[in-house]
Amino acid sequence: MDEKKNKIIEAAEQLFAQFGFFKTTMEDIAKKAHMAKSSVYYYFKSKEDIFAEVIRQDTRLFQQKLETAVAAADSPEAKIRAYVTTRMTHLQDLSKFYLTLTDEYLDHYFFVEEVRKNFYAYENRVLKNLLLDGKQQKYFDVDDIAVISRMISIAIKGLEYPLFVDKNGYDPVQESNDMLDVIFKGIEKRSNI
Amino acid sequence: MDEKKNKIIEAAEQLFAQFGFFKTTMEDIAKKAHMAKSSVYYYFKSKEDIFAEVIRQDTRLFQQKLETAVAAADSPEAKIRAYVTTRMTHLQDLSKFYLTLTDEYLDHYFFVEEVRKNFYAYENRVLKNLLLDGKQQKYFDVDDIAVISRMISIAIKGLEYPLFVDKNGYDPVQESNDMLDVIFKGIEKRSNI
DNA sequence: TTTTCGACCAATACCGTTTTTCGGTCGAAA
DNA sequence: TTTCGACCGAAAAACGGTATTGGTCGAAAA
Repeated sequence: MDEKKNKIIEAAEQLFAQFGFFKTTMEDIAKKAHMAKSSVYYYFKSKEDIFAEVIRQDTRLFQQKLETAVAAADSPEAKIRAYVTTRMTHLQDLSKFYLTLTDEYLDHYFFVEEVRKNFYAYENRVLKNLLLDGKQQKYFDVDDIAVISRMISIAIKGLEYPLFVDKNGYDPVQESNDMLDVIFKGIEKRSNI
Repeated sequence: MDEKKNKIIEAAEQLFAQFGFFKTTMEDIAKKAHMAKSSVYYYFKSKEDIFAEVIRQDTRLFQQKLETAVAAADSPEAKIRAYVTTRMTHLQDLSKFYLTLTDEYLDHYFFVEEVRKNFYAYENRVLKNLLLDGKQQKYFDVDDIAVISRMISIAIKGLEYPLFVDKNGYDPVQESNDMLDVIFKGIEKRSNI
């Protein structure tokens, strides 16, 4: 049962990555998983269902990766840096792999929007916690954690942008760290206060 | 000569704003400018040419607006805030006016890309100058002005994003100022250095 | 000489129709 | 419980013919 399901998901994942959601047919998936189309429907109730499962798995792996990276860093600042840089490089890899999907993303397709929202919510939670830790450990000087985490999210979105437009000659880790330098230190002269 | 050209541009601007580039025909433009289509071609060599001129004018006005706003502010910080908030509100207005165009933007059409690049180059120049002023007047503590201005640009791009996606319930001035608070002050605790 | 315009052209958008493809179902068989 | 061929309706692709559209040209106003 689960083995068959995995086989289908694996087949689907590759096809989605290569051709995108719409260009991949159930026939394709079935063939790649070595079974008849109607057999696929025995395991999944719809095409979107398969897609949702693929996304769910990817997201789970992504979040694990993020959590590992964050856990490996020790100071609150290092944790935030780890989070952001890991996130950016992973996204860069994804955009290379899911080449067709990035185009489909542009059009506002059904629950992709929702997946994104969920991820942003997750991201916000993580950032808030990291900021709170940093605040309690007296690393950060922040009043309104909600506002600051939102600002970091927005900055990340700005960092994300070139990944889908410029594409080449962009070093997300370098840029992320530059950005975080600014966010952590600010640019205002302090000595003469 | 120039008067006729302006008449054409004015007509074209309204039509482009209302219907977008592709749904506006040369016939439409000619009719609105009260002349025959071939007469329009006496003044402009192509439809894209007209569009380019419309954009050029809009951009010129936009830049004037920005320069006025910046000039009216007095401290370097206030100037940067004025720049960013003016920029964001103007963009918000634009996205309301050019409703069809925002969709067309998504597809990667010809020189829109170039216009955008030009604007980013302009923006970078302005930001660099403002940062340099601030540095010389000892308001800012920045080593590499190029990097910092780039980071501010990126942050702006993040602020821009909701304008074209979420659209509602978004206060660009508030968000811009929150972002600039972070950029100016940073979030790192300073007292214990 | 400068400006206007009707007539014209080639490329492509559009439109109604037919054909094919696709997501999904069903019942029989293994 | 699992597999599959046959089938369905809806939607997409293919198609061929017509209309529109961006752009040109040469003649006639001005």
